[in-house]
Amino acid sequence: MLLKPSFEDLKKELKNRNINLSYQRLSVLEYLTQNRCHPTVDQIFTDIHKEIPTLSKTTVYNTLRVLIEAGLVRVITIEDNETRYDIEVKDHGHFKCESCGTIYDFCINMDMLNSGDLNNFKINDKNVYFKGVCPRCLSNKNENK
Amino acid sequence: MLLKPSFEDLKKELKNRNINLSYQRLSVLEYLTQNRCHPTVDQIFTDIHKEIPTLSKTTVYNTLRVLIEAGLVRVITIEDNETRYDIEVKDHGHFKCESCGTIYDFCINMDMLNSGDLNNFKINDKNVYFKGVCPRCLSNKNENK
DNA sequence: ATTATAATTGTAATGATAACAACTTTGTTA
DNA sequence: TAACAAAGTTGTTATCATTACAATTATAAT
Repeated sequence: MLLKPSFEDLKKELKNRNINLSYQRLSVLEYLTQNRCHPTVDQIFTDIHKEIPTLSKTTVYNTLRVLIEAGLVRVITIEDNETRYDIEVKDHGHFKCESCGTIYDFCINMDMLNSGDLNNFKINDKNVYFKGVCPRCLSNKNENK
Repeated sequence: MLLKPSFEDLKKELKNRNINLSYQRLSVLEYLTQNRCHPTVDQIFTDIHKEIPTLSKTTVYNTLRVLIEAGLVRVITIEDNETRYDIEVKDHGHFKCESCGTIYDFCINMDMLNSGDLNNFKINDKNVYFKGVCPRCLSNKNENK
């Protein structure tokens, strides 16, 4: 998988896997490549719905499931009540600002995490989630003092 | 916070913070110290309910919120549809077996994760979640071949 | 072109969590 | 110890995200 796969890369990838490139699926896929802000289902649905008024939320859920199974999309569950989705990219961590809610990506070497405890485990997926306050919110707080 | 806080440690900690030690709260707290298997609300409620038939699920939710705010309990959201709770212990990662569902703790040095990308961020909380197959399930699979 | 398969849609069901008001317990003051 | 206030508990109801399902529509294959 490429570091920042383009829409065209992803279309090819789906074709290779014999996944139908329906209008709705392409639309969700394109949305995710252009909005790498870890959107929720609701954000995805609401935005695309403006372009495709007939779009159903169920289709968004179905499409995301297909894309996840194909390994093109990754689920982010930092908070239990807000599932987010991301075009799959190389290993990186997620930082959620508890003040403004923004989710930031950050570089991380996942290999550093290999613990002896997991010697005999088959690891399929690694997630690193941090929480705290982002620089912008930190400086806003200082201004308000 | 201690590595493996005992029930008594935790009681003291609550007293220090002026949190009422009601029968129900102590019961939830004791349950968590004795069941360090990352239980869900439902597991906690069902088990304690056997001892305290009048216990309400709302109380379990309320109690968990209080304990989380006090920093004694940590939320684990590996999967978006199953929130789990854990007595707060020193930095460690969580591995969920996709085959049997068991969640394993593993040692990890969270400091290793410090990325230059987060230099100006205030980090309050670090979570590491892995998924895969545990040794037991791996060997079962081989036997069935 | 026809048929079979797959995808989409809208509605209804499910299930976890939160809101709420009534009731009970606890702690405090006299 | 009695009376009061504050806090905690309870059960019900509401909410919201997600899934199940059946009908319809689109796509692919022969």
